[in-house]
Amino acid sequence: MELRHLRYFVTVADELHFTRAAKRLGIEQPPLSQQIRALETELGTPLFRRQARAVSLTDAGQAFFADAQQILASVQRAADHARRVARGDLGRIRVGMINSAPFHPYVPRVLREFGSRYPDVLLSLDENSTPQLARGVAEETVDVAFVRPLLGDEPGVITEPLFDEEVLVALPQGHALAAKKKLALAQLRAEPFVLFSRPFGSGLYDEIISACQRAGFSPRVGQEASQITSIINLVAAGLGVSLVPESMQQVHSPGVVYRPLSGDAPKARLSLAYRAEDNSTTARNMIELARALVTAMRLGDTRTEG
Amino acid sequence: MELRHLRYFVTVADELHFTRAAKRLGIEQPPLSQQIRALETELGTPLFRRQARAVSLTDAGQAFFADAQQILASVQRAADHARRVARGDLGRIRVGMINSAPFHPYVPRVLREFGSRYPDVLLSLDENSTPQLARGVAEETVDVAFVRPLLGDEPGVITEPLFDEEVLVALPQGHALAAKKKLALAQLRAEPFVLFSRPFGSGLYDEIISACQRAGFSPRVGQEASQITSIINLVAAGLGVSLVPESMQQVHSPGVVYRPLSGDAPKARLSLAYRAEDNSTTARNMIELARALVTAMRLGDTRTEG
DNA sequence: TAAAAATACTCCATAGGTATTTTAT
DNA sequence: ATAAAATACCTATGGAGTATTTTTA
Repeated sequence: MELRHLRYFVTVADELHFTRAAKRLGIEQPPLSQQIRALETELGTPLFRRQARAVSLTDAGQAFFADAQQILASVQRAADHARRVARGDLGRIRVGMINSAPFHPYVPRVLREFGSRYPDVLLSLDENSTPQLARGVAEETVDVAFVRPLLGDEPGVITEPLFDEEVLVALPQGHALAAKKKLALAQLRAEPFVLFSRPFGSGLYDEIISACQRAGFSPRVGQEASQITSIINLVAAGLGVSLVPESMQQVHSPGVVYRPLSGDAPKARLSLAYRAEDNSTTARNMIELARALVTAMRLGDTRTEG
Repeated sequence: MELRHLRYFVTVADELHFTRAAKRLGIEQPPLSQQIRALETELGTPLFRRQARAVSLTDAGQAFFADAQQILASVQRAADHARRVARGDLGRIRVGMINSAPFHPYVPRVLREFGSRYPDVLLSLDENSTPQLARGVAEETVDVAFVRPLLGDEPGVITEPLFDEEVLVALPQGHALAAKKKLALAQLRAEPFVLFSRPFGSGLYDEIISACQRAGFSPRVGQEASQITSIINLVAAGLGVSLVPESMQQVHSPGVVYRPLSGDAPKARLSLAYRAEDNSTTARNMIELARALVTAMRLGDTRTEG
């Protein structure tokens, strides 16, 4: 059986007239009769009752008519469906992000914009550490991810810089250094640092260590945490100071104050990670939108496009 | 698009290997590649990602895979469905019966037997008068009907006798004639009759009138009713006597007694009405079963087959 | 007798086969 | 070097066209 048989059958069942049905199908009557007969032979039962001047459906024909219409409609829907998925209008995207990403105004905006442009794309979020996310992108469990710098690259994963954020010193409220408007890195020489635990922080961790070394000291690591929000909580508890991306200022914890750094300060780079190849249209759309919004926000555009 | 494309696509998607899929399909690899390519062209999007040693589904391919499998399964089901309807294993039958039919043990037995032989056939019942049922059969709103004799036939409708029932006199309890064991029709000469109203009773009505006339009198019609059960209720109320099929003895109304007739008594014939042509398998099965059970019951067989 | 489907045949489009090339590992 | 898909080209099945016959209302 082929869809041709169903198309022909449905048309004849609709017209109840072979000659008219053939005309509607753009073929001649004899081949139409042949195809219908072939279908009836395959099913092992007549679908039509042929009288000289009246064609009617048998019971089997009536049952098959209903089903055949459904099937033809499903074929249309399936083709449509595939095309929409191919266009990126329909589907799924798995977005990864590090814990600090949602505090940068850019990231929520990208997601919001994507959601409004592609309302039928299911967006699932995975909040995780940069190395985990890079691994996820490589293994195709994540499509695109907003990450901090990664030490040693994951094969097949491209990391594209989006923003270089200033780094601020996070101090416990009431700390002696909090009196200053601006701090030099060297002034933190004696302070215990609250930093990412090594397997989680990776790039940003090293950035801070080496900036301190350029400032002439090795930071004393007092506490470790795997998430930026935990780091801020530890600072608020007075267990040390930290260097955090400036977007973290949005976290107005009562026990923490933020101060800018003067001189040779490290940068907190926010990047987009994605596979070098085999990206779905959905992923490509997200990458394209992410790039477009970086440009837009550098130009100070804060409109939400639709 | 043809089902061939879907079959080929699903096989390749299943194997993720063109050569093996071609083997499974019983064709060679190049025509398979061609057909898949034709499908991709029609959909306007690649369904597979071809790498030298790895074939994988694109997102659109994945979406289409799920749909294509569904469609192929529906085609199978539709074919099956049509075949079952053609065999009479599945479908619907509309059975008509006159009001007195359910009291004849034969009719419920036919229905019970049919239900157990064809559990997937929906049986809908229409209780109505013989002329209405004959009309229904002709107009294809009823498939088969258990009827009493019909005056003047309905074109295209065959009426096939099943049983000739004895007719009993129904008398109000305490009526003078109720004292006798057996009655001659002539003894009812003076009694008011409760009969079918003319448009409903048709054949049986005439049968009674003419039997009375053979017995030398014209019955005096006192009351009329359109249903046999109403007639019995009117007799019970003392409004007259009536002649009813013997199977009505099953209605043990406290106010009614039944007495057999001696001599030239009318018969109450129970017949099966059906269309001369264009019967569904379901209807043919019912007719066949009805005939078989007439024979079985004449032989005194009371087993329930099935 | 006339409308409509079936039959008989012819033709050609295209599904499928064969041989070979390309490609990426 | 090799496995596997793509390309090129050929073959032949069967879908579609044309002419005619059959059927029945």
